[in-house]
Amino acid sequence: MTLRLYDTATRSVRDFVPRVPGQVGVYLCGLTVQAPPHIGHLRSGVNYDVLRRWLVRSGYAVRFVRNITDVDDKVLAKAVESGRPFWSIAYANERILAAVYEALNVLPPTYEPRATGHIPEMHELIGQLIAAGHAYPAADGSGDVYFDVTSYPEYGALSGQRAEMLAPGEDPERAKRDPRDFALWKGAKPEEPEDAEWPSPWGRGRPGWHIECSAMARRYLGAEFDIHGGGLDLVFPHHENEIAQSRAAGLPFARYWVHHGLLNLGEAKMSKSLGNVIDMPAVAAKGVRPVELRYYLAAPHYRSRIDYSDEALHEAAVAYRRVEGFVQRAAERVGALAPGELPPGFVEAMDDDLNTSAALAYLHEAVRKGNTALNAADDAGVGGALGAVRAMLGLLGLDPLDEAWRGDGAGGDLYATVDSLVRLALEQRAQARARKDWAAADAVRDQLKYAGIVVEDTPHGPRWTIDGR
RNA sequence: GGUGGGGUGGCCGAGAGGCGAGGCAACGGCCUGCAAAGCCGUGUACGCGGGUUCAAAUCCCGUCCCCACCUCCA
Repeated sequence: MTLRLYDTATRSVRDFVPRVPGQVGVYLCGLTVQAPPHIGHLRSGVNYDVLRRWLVRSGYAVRFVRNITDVDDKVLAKAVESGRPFWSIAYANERILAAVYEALNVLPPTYEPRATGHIPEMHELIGQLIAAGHAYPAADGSGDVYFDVTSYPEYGALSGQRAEMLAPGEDPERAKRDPRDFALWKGAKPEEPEDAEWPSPWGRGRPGWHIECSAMARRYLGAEFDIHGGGLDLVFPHHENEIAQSRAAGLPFARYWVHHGLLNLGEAKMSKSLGNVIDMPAVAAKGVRPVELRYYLAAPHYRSRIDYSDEALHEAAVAYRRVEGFVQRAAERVGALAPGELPPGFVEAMDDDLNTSAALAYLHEAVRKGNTALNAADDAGVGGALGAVRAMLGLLGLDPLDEAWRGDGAGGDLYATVDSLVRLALEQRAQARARKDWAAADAVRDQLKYAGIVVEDTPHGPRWTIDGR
């Protein structure tokens, strides 16, 4: 059994065959850092983190590149509006993004190139395209350089757009030979910040949106690489244009195109421009931890749409806590055993286009078996289940025992203090129970509950957890 | 209008010709001093109408609704 992935270019699930045996190059379109990320963006990060972990466990050396778009219309508009340099806005948002990814246990990419750091690479590519007759500097002296769509017959193949159907729109850039032509380089405009201009053979200006990805993928992954990923909303025009630029320049480019479904809120996709956004702080305010958000984002198949709801998010949190509860109880019983073997069904599900939903069925089955073993004081059974559960959770980046989640959970360094206080109270309760003074015993438990601490009696004595954790 | 993807039990969510994934909620039971947690059990779900088939949520025809992209967007 080998990994199979849905490839947007062929609209089919294909066996994954790496270009070079044992190695995989992945390019993921990251974010335009015009604002802090919302959970829709985070889905992208989580989905491809799962893909990456699965590739690694499948034995591949993975080179994972995710870019940062730090110069574009919106960032510049914000700069003008706020009077701050565009790069300070981009960088501030980039740092927030990095912090959120870290909180979600999304592994850092092998490299995270910024568009502004790759202007020469873009110039080189644009130069090649012009030389090959696939691009032209605008005749109006604006300094714009456009890709000539008509020079590339394959245009539209990825997205299934028929060239002639594309509406001209009220594009002010009149110097295009064809309305579908897109900007590789944008000549400087007086109303835009001067610090967002770079010299080029075609005059001062800044990159068009699409060229950065072609240039950076080439630089870090080579002329041809394995997987290119991004959101479904990037298929057209962004990815279509990337393909056109790269192929027209003689680069084979990506072999597989992986696109994830979007996250909707209400009737529309969550979007910065629509303002219907749930972000990390909003999730925290709902009492949902990052690890639980990750479970929520990773549980549905990556290509399906998620219609966000508080109920569904909460439900996912509850489901995760059940799994987490087992891991904790099991670890208390038999120690934090290292991750063990993956159940074959889990592997099969993941190999089948990363079917995390189906894979989770095996996780829950193992948890159930483990809980049964726990009830029966069957330590061997507990250990076996714990190993499998940790292995599965680890691949999804959800192992509660993972260092990454430290500080995410109950209390952090206050834990020891709270623990000693709770133990004191539990000692009182134990004494009351010993003399069968149930009222007094329950009063202790109720007061702890009121303070947010849940007490459970187990065959090995009482244990406590913070409510909802 | 063009392109692509959907409508699955109270909710979330896989599956894609036969044997009711899984989770949440609910109900019953076991366990418990009572709980909690856990375990066991309980549901004849597949937008609607036809058809093919021994068999259809899965295939075909028709039909209704939803979403994304076609303009910046994960």
